[in-house]
Formats: sequence, structure tokens, C-alpha cells
Amino acid sequence: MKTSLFAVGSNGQTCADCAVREFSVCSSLDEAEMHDFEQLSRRVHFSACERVFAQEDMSLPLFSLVDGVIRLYKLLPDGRRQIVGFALPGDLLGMTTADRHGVSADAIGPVTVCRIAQVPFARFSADNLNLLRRINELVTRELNRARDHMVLLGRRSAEEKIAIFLVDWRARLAELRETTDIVPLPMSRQDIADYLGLTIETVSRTFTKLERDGVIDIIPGGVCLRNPARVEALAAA
Amino acid sequence: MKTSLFAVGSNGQTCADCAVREFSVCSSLDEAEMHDFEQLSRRVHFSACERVFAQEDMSLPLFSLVDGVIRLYKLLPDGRRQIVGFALPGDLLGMTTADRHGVSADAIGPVTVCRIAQVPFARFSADNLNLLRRINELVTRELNRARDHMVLLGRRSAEEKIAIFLVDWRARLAELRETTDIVPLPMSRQDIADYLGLTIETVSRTFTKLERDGVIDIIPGGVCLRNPARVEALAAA
DNA sequence: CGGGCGATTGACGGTCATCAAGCTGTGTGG
DNA sequence: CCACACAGCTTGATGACCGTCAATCGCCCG
Repeated sequence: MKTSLFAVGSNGQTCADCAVREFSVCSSLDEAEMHDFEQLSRRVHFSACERVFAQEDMSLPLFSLVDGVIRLYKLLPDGRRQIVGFALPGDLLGMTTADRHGVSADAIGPVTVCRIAQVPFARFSADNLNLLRRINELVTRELNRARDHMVLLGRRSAEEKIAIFLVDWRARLAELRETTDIVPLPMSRQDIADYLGLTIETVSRTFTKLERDGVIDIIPGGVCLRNPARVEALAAA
Repeated sequence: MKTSLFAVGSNGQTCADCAVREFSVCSSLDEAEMHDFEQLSRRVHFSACERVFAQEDMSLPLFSLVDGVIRLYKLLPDGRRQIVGFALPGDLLGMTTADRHGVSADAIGPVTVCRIAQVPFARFSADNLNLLRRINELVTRELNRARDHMVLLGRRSAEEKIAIFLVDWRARLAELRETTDIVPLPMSRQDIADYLGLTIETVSRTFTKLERDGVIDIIPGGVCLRNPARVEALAAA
């Protein structure tokens, strides 16, 4: 079995040997709670480009990402798309106060998630302080990311957007694995464009420009930071 | 005493007669809890353009907005600004998982807030399920707003941005008071520009265009929706 | 070898930013 | 009461950045 670029380690079928446990919402549960929790969740696999849930869905399970990368996005009626985030192992997807998800989620490459049924989960969390606090932490962190991204979308040039994207993505991967100057980019150019509020052509041109400037090398499946300091400088500006 | 455009009703000095209680984080507290809660919070007033907190602040009280409007924003080193949201009465400000606020907050016009000390609040909330759930609800709602705004910033034209801004702002005010076709805009053109990722000139031109097209009337302190359906249509697109 | 998809490159144009006046309303002081 | 100043807003002229359209490339796979 080929191990995923985005696996944290080997993943068994039970919560007890779940490799992302410490990163996930489950880190707030003790052994007994986890045993109960295991009854309401189920491991589900998706292959590349499959939809995990859609913005108009009215059934609202939660998903805890175990392995792989997921894109979260919103579609406009005319087809324009904005990716609001990429989810990595440990991330919790599908929290909402409304009667819809509000965002859609697709697997980028093969994905494993824990699907958590809504009603049992609501019952389970209703009187679990640690779990509520953990959810709070995850949602608040996500809100902070969202606000940072608003600054990027509203006030940054194309070159800054790309540089920030590379720096941030590398930093997020570094939370799960060791950092190197090689930054794997499992998502397509179109995904990057829709994440940064650009077109695919502008993304491509900007990558090429950074390569010509000796800042990065474009390699299959990602980029290599030839001059990490300059990437950071472009991102800080 | 002149009542604020953005007051929900008369506001006394205690939680018991707080007019925004039902909208705020406090709606989760029963009478006894509220009495305790009152000990950790204090009403504070700010006048127009005063800073409530700054993104680099390391003391982290929470603020529950009681009256007035606050702009939340982030500044880049070179002075570019992105407003990430406008807060209205009932909104909770200052939640963070980090050691900084991450955003700055200024009063737009006179403002009243409940300032809630961080450590006592953490103790108070640590074992209060209803309060934790309520905070969850508020933060999740804010995250949804943030994601909607990302779509606007990344994928909408100037005209769509303005139309959506008017529709959304009117809808938010409608949660607090009756809706009319008159939309008060207490914030400056510069604020609107920094919220929508535009320049002040583009905002001004777009307002003028909408007025020429018979969609809105520009009036002192706001706009009047002359043709609400067309504004909605521009916003939906 | 050829089909097909994603990525790159080029030419061109539009939207919106920039720079610069001019306008409007409000407060101040003679 | 009017002149003046000032800040916020509007309007105009110009151009840059990035979007659009189109062709080509590179790679994988049949």
C-alpha cells in the first residue's frame, strides 16, 4: 500500500490507533468517552474528486478529516467558485448553525474521514465540557484563518497572494510533518486560482515569474523554495 | 438624551435591564448565572473613532457590544487595511485562541460595550455548558459570515460588491429593528472601500452609478433603496 | 502514435486603481 | 450673516494589473 503524501502515519480502523487523534476534535476525549464516541462515527473513504458534502445538503453530519486533503468552496449560480479553505488531517468540517452546510467539500486525491452523525453527536456533546471547548478552539482558529484570508483576497497583489499561499501552506503542512523546502501542491492550478481570487492564467504566470526570478523551482506535484527568505519577504510586504 | 440610531432600546446600567441581552452571549445565562456574570463585566463607553482594542494587544478581554457600531480590521505594515467585519449590538468581540487579538476594533460613532475580564471569564465559562454552546453558536455564525465575505472579495465585481453590501447590511439591521427602504450607513466611504476590497473612488462612483440607474437614492447618512428588487437582483447574480 | 487534460504562454482589453481637481456640507470666527 | 477652512465625498483623466480568449506545450495513458 502506497502511503499518502498527507497521511500523518499509519491509520488503523479504530479511534484507539487513529494517527490524527491529537490534532482532531477527539483530543478532548478520555478513553471512556472515546469508546462511546466511536459508536457514533464511522470511517468513510472517498476517492479523488468525490464530493464529501454539498452546500445545499440538508443532512448535516460532521466530518473529521483523517487522511488526505479536502477543498471547501462556495459556488455562485453562474459558476464562479471561491475556495474558502483547504482542510488537512485533524480538521473538523461541517459545523453550522443553519439548516444547510453552506459550503461544499470535495476530496483532492484519496481521502479518509470520520463521519459523525448529527443528532447523536449533538446529544453526546451537549454535556461534554471538554469537547465543547475543543470545538470552540477549532472553530475560532478557523475564523482567524478566514480573516487572514480576507486580507489576502481584498488587499494583496497576485504575486503577494502566491507567495503567501506557499508560505502558509508550508506552515500548515509543517504542523503535521517535518518542514522541507519542497512544498507539495496536491491541488490543481484552478483550485489555487479559486482560493486566491485569481484566474488560472494569472496563477500560472506568477509561478513562472517567481521561477524566472530564482525564487522557486516548479517541480511535478509542487514547488521547491529555492530562496525561502525571498518568498517570506514577498509574503510579508 | 439623543438615542442612537443603533440602540435597540433604552439601556440601563445592569444586565437585568440590558436591551441586547437576548441577542448577546448572555442569552444563555439564567438569572442566577447572570448575577455572577455581572461581577466580571463592566459597561464601558467609547466615543467616535476611539480604539476598543488593537491587533497587537496582549491583554485579551472580551467585549460584548451593547450599543453602536464597531469596525473590525487588520492593517498591513504598509498601511493597507482590510475591514473584516462590522459589529452590531449583541456581537461578541475578542475571542481568540492565540496570544493576540489579531484584529483591531474601532468605534464608529459612540459605542457602549461590556468589557469582560479574560481570566475570570475563562473560569466562569469552563463549567457552563449553555454558555459554551452559545459562544459556539456565535463564533460559527461569524465564520459563516466570513466565508460569505470571502466569496465577495474574491469573485464579485465592484457593482455586485456594493449591492451585496447594502442588502446584507440592511438584513443585519433588520434583526435589531424594523426594516425600511432607508439604509443608514454610519461608516465612511473609506470604511466601505476597505470592507469590500475597493478604493474609495470606486465606491463613490458605483454609488453614483446606482443612483443614476434609479436603483438607490443617496441621502445624508445612508442610502434609500428606490428599487429594492433590483438591488437584490444585482446582489444575487 | 494519437487523444485528452492540465498547464503554460501570448495578445488584447476591461475593470478598477491611481493621481489630481473640484464639490458639498459643517463648523468657526470675524 | 458671511467668509473661510477643513474633511469627506465626488468626478475626471490615465494607465496598470489582471481577466479573457486563443493557441501551444507537456505529459500520461490507451
